[in-house]
Amino acid sequence: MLSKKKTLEALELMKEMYPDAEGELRAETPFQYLVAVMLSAQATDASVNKATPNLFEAYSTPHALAQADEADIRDLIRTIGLYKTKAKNIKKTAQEIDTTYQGQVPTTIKELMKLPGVGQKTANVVAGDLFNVPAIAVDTHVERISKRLRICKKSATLQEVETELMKKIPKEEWVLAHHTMILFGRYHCVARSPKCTTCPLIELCLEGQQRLKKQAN
DNA sequence: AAAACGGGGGC
DNA sequence: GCCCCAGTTTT
Repeated sequence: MLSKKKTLEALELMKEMYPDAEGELRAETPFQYLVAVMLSAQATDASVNKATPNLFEAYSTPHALAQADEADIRDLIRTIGLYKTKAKNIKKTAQEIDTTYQGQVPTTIKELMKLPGVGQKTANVVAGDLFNVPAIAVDTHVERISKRLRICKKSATLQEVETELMKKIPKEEWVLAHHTMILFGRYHCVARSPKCTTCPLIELCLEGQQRLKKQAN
């Protein structure tokens, strides 16, 4: 597996490629950011950004969304995958935040995960981005990159990937590392045809070297 | 551990 | 057309 030192080297190279890594979801309030992240499950950020302005224009606060008709919410997010489940979940979550949390998005991963439709990944991203809670959300990009670089073993479970990353990256850098890896995975180390020939990390990447060797044959 | 949910986008 | 996408929930 890739050593701690080389993991940090790899991360530095990624940061040089994406120096201003941030989430790409648009939102004006913590609540809207939570909803945007919930909607982004198995959907592209672009498709979410297309729907959320209309949604938030109609229902901008937890209280407003909590009162909304579920069918109306559905219509506003119909262009996003899994829209039926998501409509139900964001309404329920809005109700819970409106009543149980006085309209404020809860600030801990544990509380966030109690909300319907919020799992570990959404909770980690939201807590990290909104409340500076040290967290690494292991989404599909982070998992793929961690395995290609052998930061963890290829057979690692999501939990094992997270543990390995937390072990090798200083806590203060978890949130930024997450965003940096997302962008690197989204635009360069893509799932199907990773751009290994132009990759600054090739010297550190076992799988990339194997891919190039295979290509040469 | 695997299936179900699910429309949109890249190739 | 097929595969993947800032996953969660149920089986």
